Amino acid sequence: MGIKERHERDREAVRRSILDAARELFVAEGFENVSIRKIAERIEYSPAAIYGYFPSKDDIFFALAEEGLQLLGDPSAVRNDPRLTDATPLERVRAVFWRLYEFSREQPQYFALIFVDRSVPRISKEYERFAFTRARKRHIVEEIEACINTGALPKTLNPAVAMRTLIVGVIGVAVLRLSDRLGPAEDPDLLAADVLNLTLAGLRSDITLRSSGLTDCALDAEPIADARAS
Amino acid sequence: MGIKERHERDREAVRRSILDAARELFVAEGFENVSIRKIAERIEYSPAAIYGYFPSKDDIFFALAEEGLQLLGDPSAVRNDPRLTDATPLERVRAVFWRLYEFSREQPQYFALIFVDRSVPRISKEYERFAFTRARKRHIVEEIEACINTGALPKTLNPAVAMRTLIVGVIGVAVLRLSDRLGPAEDPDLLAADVLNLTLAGLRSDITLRSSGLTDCALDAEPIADARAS
DNA sequence: TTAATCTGGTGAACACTGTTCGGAAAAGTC
DNA sequence: GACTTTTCCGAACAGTGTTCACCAGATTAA
Repeated sequence: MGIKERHERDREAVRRSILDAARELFVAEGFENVSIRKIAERIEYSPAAIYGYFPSKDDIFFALAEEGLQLLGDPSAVRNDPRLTDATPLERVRAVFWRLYEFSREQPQYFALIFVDRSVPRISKEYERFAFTRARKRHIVEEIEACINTGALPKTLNPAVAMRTLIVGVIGVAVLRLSDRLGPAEDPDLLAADVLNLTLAGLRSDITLRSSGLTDCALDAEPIADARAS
Repeated sequence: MGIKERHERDREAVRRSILDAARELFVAEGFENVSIRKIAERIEYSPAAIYGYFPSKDDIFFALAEEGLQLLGDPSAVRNDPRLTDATPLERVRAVFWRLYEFSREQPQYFALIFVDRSVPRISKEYERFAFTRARKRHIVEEIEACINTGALPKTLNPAVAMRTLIVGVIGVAVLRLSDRLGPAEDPDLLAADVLNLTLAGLRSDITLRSSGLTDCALDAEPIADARAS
C-alpha cells in the first residue's frame, strides 16, 4: 500500500512549497516584511493551513536558517579549493573567513538571521540543532593549529580565541555594511580584507589574550546547562 | 502675555512625557515590542494624540537616538578623565573605544539603534542631524594622530582607517553580545579587551591597509549625494 | 456498498499593530 | 457672548501572528 507514502510525499511537497515561497519572499523583502498571509497567498493556501506544517513563523525562518548554513558551504570546500593547494596555512585561514564575509554579501538575509538578528531569539537556544556546524568549527580550529605548528602564528595562541576574534572582525564589517552605516565612498570589501589582515597581524604579534579558551563559539554554541542536564 | 509661552511649555511637557515613557518602554521591552498604544496608555492619552507631537513611531525613536548619543558622552569627557592624565596616547585611544563598548552594555537599545539596527532605515540618511558626532570623530582622529606623532603607531597609518577598524571590532563584539551568540562561559568584556588590544597590535605592525582614507565614518556619515545637492 | 473515522484546509474571528480622520470640547481671541 | 483655534478622543482602516470550530473528501471498517 503506497497510500501512506503518497500522503507523506504530498505533505512534504506542500512543506517544501512553503519553504520555497518563504525563502524567496524573505530574501526579496526581509523577514519582518513578510507575513504568513503573503506566504499563504503565494502558495494559494489559507494562512491557517501553514500552521499545519509549522508551529510559528519563527519556525519557518528556523528551517530556512539550516538551509542557509548549507549555502555557506562545507568548510572542506574551502580546504579543497584548487586555488589553495599550495597556499600557506595563514592564507587558508584568511580564505575561510573571507568566505564567511562573502556569505554575508551573497546571502545577507541568511547571514543576518544566523549571526546577527535578535528578532528570532530561539536560534541562540537551539544552536545544537545545527550539528554540522561542529564539523565547521573543528575544521577552522585545525587550520589555525596548522598555522601555529608551522610557526606562522605564536605557540602561545589559543586557537578558539583566535577564531573568535576573526569572527568578530567579519561580523563587524558585515553589520556595518548590512545596516548601511558605511560612507558612500567606502568599500566594504577593502575594509573586510584590511580587518582580516589586521587581526591576523595582531595574532602574529604574540600579545597576551585574556579570553578563556572555549569549545563553543558563534558557529557552534553548546549550552553547558544542556550538557549537564543530559 | 505669557499665554503662548505657557502653551509651549505645556506642549513641551507632553512631548517630554512621551519621550520619557517611550524611553523607559524601549529600554525595558525593546523597540519592536513597544506600541504607540502602550506609550499612550502610560501617559494616559489616546494613541491618536501622540501623532500630534510626532509624525510616526520612528520619529520618537529618532528623537531618543539623539539623546542616546549624548549618553555615550562627550569625547572630551574621556579626554579629561583624571585616570588618563598621564596615560600614553595609545591608552587614550583604547579608552575611547572601550567607552564605546561600555556604551553598548549600558544602553544596548540605544547602541543597537544607532550602530546596528536596520528597522529604522532613515537614521542612516539623516546622520547629519547629529552634528555633534562630527566633534566626536575629530577628537578620535586627533587621538590617533597623537599616537602616530609619538611613534606609538606607524607614520604610514591613515587615522580614519585605523578608527574604522577599531569601530569594527567594538561593533563585532557588541553584536555578538547583544544578539546572544556568545557561549555561556564566554566573557564579552574580556573578548572586547582582547579585540581592541589585538587591533591596536595589528595597527602597530605596520601592515599595508588598502581602505581609502575617508572623512566620514559610522560616527559621522555625511552622504556625498546630499552634499552635491546643496 | 455503506457507514464511521480520520485528516487537512478553510473562513471567521481574536487580539494585536501603526496610522488616519471627523468631530467634540475646551481654550483663547475679539 | 460669539468666533476661531488648538487639542484631544473615538472610531475606524488596513495590516499583523495565531486559534478554532467546522466541513468536505479521502481512507478505513463492517
